[in-house]
Order: sequence, then structure tokens, then C-alpha cells
Amino acid sequence: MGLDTHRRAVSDRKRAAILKAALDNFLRNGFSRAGMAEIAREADVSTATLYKHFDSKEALFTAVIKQAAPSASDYSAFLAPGDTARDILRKLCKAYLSLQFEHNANALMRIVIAEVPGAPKLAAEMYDVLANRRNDSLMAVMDTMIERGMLKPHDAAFSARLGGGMLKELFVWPALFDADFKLPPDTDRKIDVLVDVFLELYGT
Amino acid sequence: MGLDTHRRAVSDRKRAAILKAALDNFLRNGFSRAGMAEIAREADVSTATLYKHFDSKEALFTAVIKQAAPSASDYSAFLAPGDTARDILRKLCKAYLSLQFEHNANALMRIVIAEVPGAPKLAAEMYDVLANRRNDSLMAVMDTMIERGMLKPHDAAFSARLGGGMLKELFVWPALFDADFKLPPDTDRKIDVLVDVFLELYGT
Amino acid sequence: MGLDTHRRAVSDRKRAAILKAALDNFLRNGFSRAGMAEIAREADVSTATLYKHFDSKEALFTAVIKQAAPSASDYSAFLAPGDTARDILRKLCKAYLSLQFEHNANALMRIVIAEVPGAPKLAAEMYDVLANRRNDSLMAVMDTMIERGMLKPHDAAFSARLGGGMLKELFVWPALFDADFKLPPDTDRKIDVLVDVFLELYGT
Amino acid sequence: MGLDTHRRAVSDRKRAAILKAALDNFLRNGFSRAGMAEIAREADVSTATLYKHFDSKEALFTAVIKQAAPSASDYSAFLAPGDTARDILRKLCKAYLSLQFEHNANALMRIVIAEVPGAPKLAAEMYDVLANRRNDSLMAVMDTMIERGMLKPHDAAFSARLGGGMLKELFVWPALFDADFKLPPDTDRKIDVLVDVFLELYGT
DNA sequence: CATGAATGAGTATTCATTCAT
DNA sequence: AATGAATGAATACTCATTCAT
Repeated sequence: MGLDTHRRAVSDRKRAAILKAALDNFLRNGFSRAGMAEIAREADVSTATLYKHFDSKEALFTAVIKQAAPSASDYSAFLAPGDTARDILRKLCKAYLSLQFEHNANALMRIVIAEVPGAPKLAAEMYDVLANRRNDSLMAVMDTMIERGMLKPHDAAFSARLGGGMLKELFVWPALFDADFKLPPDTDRKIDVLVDVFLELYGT
Repeated sequence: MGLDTHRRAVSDRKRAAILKAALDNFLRNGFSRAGMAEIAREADVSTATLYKHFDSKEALFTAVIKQAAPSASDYSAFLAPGDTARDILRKLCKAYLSLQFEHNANALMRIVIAEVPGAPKLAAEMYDVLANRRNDSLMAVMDTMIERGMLKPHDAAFSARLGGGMLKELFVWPALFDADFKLPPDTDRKIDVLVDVFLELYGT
Repeated sequence: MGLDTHRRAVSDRKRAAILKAALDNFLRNGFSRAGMAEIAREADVSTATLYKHFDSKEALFTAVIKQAAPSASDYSAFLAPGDTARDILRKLCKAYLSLQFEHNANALMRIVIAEVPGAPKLAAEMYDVLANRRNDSLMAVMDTMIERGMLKPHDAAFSARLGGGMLKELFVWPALFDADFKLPPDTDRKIDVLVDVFLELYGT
Repeated sequence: MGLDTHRRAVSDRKRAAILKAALDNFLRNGFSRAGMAEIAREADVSTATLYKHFDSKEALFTAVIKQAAPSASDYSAFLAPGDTARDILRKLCKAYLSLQFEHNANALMRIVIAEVPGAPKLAAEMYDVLANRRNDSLMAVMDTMIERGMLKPHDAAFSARLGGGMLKELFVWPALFDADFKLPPDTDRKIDVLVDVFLELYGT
């Protein structure tokens, strides 16, 4: 038991080290230029051990993506009692962006997109996580806001996409084409404008 | 002289053949999986000749992208005399999408995005062509529409991005993650909804 | 003591399991394609235990071969009282072939032959078992038949080889080059012909 | 033309060098232990060039075997006018053995046998060359000897196999299990004995 | 004494690029 | 100017063997 526990612990530590090294390497080099030997070396692990944990380069990549991909956070936490619709929408936007700009989500998306022709399934999964699920979360929040009379009744599935699309246009799209893109200083102001537009359409 | 002319002509023809073969190959395989030997073979040219024309795989890639990037069409042609604002906006949307979905623009964007870390300048140029210039064109149209009283006065630079962002969200974003994505059958209806939203915001 | 006995028994059982698994694996895959890890797994034993019993892959191979080599059966049992020379020779042939085609003797020979350059001593031993000893047995039977007047006096050491050679030509040689070779349906008829030839040479 | 001729010549020389180096290497190491890089180095050629000439290790091996395998010589040359049956049979035996013991035929056969489980087709081809075709040649000679009254009428297809089987038993079989086996000094005497046996069965 | 995770050397194959003709 | 054969470095993956627990 003590043995097994220890082994499990060591194994988990190695697995984590591999995932970290792999994330670094993939971010630096993309998928095809990343090298298994280099990843193993950077994780202080032999190549064989690496392959014990992950069957192939693709499997490793998938694991990296799945771990690093921003999981859909629970936006319902944003429905604080005293907040106005404007407050909530602002917070949603900021949460969306922080989710996207932390954890290297933009860079990972670039890599996934690069692999679309070779790994369509992976790309589809990523799209599901990055777009569909996050949209569902947003939609749930809006439905609640409608129920509470904070937004006028409308198709929240659509307006959620609309909101997401506006954010992407201003912040994600440029980041896709520029590895050095950072959220600009006037981000808050831009978010305010977007929220205004949204409220003009759907506010009560 | 006639000889030189002839040689030049032959050389130009080969260059064109190489560019075409390379485009095909990059679209099929992405950058890293594309092969210089295969491109040369498909262009009916020796590898040495290929390297006479393009110094490296990267140089060839850059040339291919620059040539293939869809040039910003002149949207001003859409300002037909008898059209309503709704008519014009609809046509704009369709023109935008046809530009995006023909000539493999989605696939090209995928490849460029994939190479962002390795070729940042190229990516920036592409973004300029694919986003900024097209936005400028859209903005010009909208400015005219404002002048003509078809839209209420507003910041057209912003509303043009808003419109582009909405289109991308519904049609370009999914295409980025799915090589087989086609414009859905209800595209026209969706465009109508987007136009409605736009007009609710900016219509007179 | 009882403990030691028990341990010894367990150890012997594991050793036997390893040998069995190894034989299976070598027969399926040949020497170089066989894998120590797979053998250990199939023997329900850890690789370390496997190496406790056998120092190396080669050592394991040697042990497997030595155990699996068909021991020279006692052909003297075939000298039944009422049988004619023809009867006895027929039975000898059939016994020879059954020894060769059961217990994977052909496959074993293939593997040993394959490893001749790497394990010359083992191969020599195998040849001794597979050819010399069996020939000695045959020779002994023939000497007895000569004594009893069932064959005319001659060099039995040679005629025994002659008989073995004829059988090998028809049945063993093809099996060496075809893993799926089975004894043909007309085997008995062919044996009769061979016996006829033999009797024409050495019969009384 | 001059260019092409030169290139062809260089290419052929390299191909030959590769085949020679590969033969050496396969004989030394067998199939699985042989290394493409080492073969390339020994042939003074890059690995890529090696792969230009032969698609894979298996393809190279097949080519080596096919080139080195002793082609069925034309035994009809042995039917000299003044020779007795005994003379002819002796010469046939010697020719058979010289074919088998030159050109490393025994070692090559060992390698092919080793690869039977992994490359059954190759093994079948080898068997055809090494056994069937040579037997056909022998049979043809015997048929002629029968026609000329030098042997009594009989099934030459069978007697040819019989003769081949006897030779194999004495000379090829031991060579298969002993890489250092050489034709013994009393080979001629043994051949004489075999010929005697054969003539006792089929002589006139 | 048994375990199985870890090792690291080893291998076939590919590909952008160069160079002799 | 054009060829295409040649290069050699690079890479994902395997496997017999060892060692800490």
C-alpha cells in the first residue's frame, strides 16, 4: 500500500511535469515542430517514460489541450443580488476575456487551428469547449436576467452568440493573428460600449 | 532579345505554375506537411528550379499567401440607386461571405494563423488585408449611407466592425475549426436577422 | 522448511509459466520480434521476476529451446513380433513425421536456424538432438532388422540417414519455408513409395 | 544524353554498391539486426540515397536475395556425349553443391527461413527458386538420360527429388545448423556412394 | 523476494536544401 | 538556366534491462 501510494504519487508528479513541459514546448514550437525528445528532456524524464504516460505525440497534445483549455466557468456566480444589468454584463465580458487571455488560450487555439486538416476531431472538441459550452453558460445567465426582468424577453441563445461575437471581433480575432497582442489599455471603455450596444438591443 | 523575352516568358510561366502548385499543396496539407519535392513535381519543375525562384519553403509560403489573399473588393459598387438600407446591408453581408468562402480564404486564414509564431510579419499583413482593409471598405459604404440619410449618424468605423464581427461569429469562426464547414442552408435567414439587429441599432 | 518448500514450489511454477509463455511468444514472433515485457505479461509475472529466472533474452531462448526440443523417442518399440519389414518401416516414417509435426518442431527448427550465427552452440546442440540422435535411434532399429534377416546386411548408419533425408525432402523442407505447411492428404501414399524405394535397396 | 548516360551510370554504380554492402550486412547480422544507416555508410552513400533506390528495408532485402540467390543453372550442359550415367550424375551432384555453397546460399537461406513468419511471400519465392526450379532442371536431365537409355524408365520428377533430398541430407542440412560448415574432404567419395545408390535404383 | 516504473540507446524513414553535370 | 540525384540532420517510437521501494 505504502509502495503503491508512493508510486502513484511519483507517477502523478512525472505526468504533471510532462504536461507542463509539453505545454511550454507546444506553445513555443507549435505541434509539428515540437519534439518528443526535447519535451522529455525538459520534463526530466526519459522518452520511454513519456510514452508510458502518453501513447503518442497526438495523445500528448490532446491531453495538453484538454488540461489547458479554459473550462467553461460557472457564470451564474455573476448574478449578484444588487447588480444592475449593466454591472452583470460588464463582469461577464471581463470574465470571458480573462478566461481567454490567461492560460495561453489564444496560442493553444492557434495550434489547434493549425492541426485542423490533420486532426479534425480534436479541433471539433476544442470548438465545442471554446465556443459552444461558453455560449451555453452565457445563455443561461441571460435567461435568468430575462426572468428577473433585467433584459427584455428574447432569444438568449442568439444574443449570447452576438455578445460573444462582438468580444471576439475586438479582442480575440486580433490576438489570433498577433502572438504579442495584449488586451489594450482602453479595454474597459470598449467593453462599456459593447454593453451599451447590447442594452440598446435587449435592455429593459 | 527575342530570346530573352522568350526566356522571361518561360520563367514567368514556371513561377506561376510553382505558385499554383504550392497553393494547392499548402491548402491540402498545411505548412509543415507540405513538401517541396511534391510541389516541384506538381508544378512540372525540378526542385532546383523551384529554389531558383524561391529561396526557401518559407519564402515560397509567403509569396503564395500574398498572391492568394483575397483582395478587398470594392463594396461601393453596392450602393445601387433604388435600394433600401436593408437591401444594401443584405448584399454587403453576402458579398463578405462569398469573398470569404470562395478562393479558399478560410483555409488560407487557418494556415496563416498556424504560422503566426514563425512568421509574425506575414500574419500581420494578412490581418491587415483580411480584416482592416475589408473593414475600411465596409465603413466607407456606411459613411455614404449615413450621408444619404439611410442610417442614422454614428461611428461607422465601429459599426462596420460590429457587423463584421457578427458575420464572423456565425460563419467564419466555425469554418476555422472545421475544414468541411459549408455555409448552412439557412444562411440568408440568418443574414436577415443580423441585418435586423443592425438596423435596430443604426437604422433611421 | 515448509516455507522454503512452498517458496520453491511457487518459484518453480513461475519458471514453468515463463517458459510456456516464452515458447508461445517465440513460436509466434521468432526471436527478435518476441518481447520480454509481453512474455512477462503473458506469464503473469513482473519483468524483474522474469530476469531473476533468466539472465537475458538469449538465456531464456536457450532454455525454451532446450526444453521444447522433441526428445528422441525410442523407436525400438516399433519392432513388434508379427510385423513385416514394410510394416515396421511405415510405422517408423509415421512416427518420425508425427514427432516432427507435433510439438511445433518445425517452427522451433526455424527459430534455431535463424539464430545460428548468434548462438552457434545452441544450434549445434539442437542439430544433435534433431538429427544425430534420431538417426541413431533409427539406425538401432535397422541393425536389429538386419540381425533378424528382415533387411539385407548393410551400413545402417548410412541407410538411416538416407531414409531421414528422403522424408525431410518431401515433408520437412517445405515446412521450413512455409509456416502454414501441413502434412498433405496423400502422405501415406508417399510414405509407401519411399518405403518401396528403401526396400528395393535394402530389402531381403 | 551525355548527362543522362552519366547519371544512369553513377546511379547504377551506387545501386550495386548498396546491394553489395547490404548483402554483407545481412550475412553478418541477419535481417532484423542489420541497420540501414550502417549499410548506407558501408556503401558510401547517404541514407536518403539508399531510400531512393530501395523503398524500405524489406525491399532492399528482397532485392539482395533475388540477386544473390543461386539461379538454376542449365544442367543440360552436363549431357556430354561420351559420358556414362555415372559421370553425369557425379557432375550434377557437384554442380548442385557448388551452386549451394558458393554465393552464400546457405547463409541466405538461413536468413530467409528466419523471416518466414514475417515475410511468407518472400520465403515462398525463395523456396520456388531454391527447390522447385532446381528440381525441374534435374528432372529434365534425367528425362533425357531415360530417353537415351542411360537410366531405366521411371518417374524422373520423383527421382530428382530423391537425389536432391540425399544431397541435402548430407551437405545442406548440416550447413543450415552450422555457419562454419564446409564441404568435407571426403565429399567426392560420399557423392560416389549416393550415385551408386541412385544407379542401383534407376540404372540400366 | 517481487514489483513495475524508469531508462537511454537504438532504428527506420523523411525532407528541405545543394551541387555536379 | 535547368536538372534531379545526393545529402545528412532530424524525429517518433521501441525494447532489453535495471533499481528504488
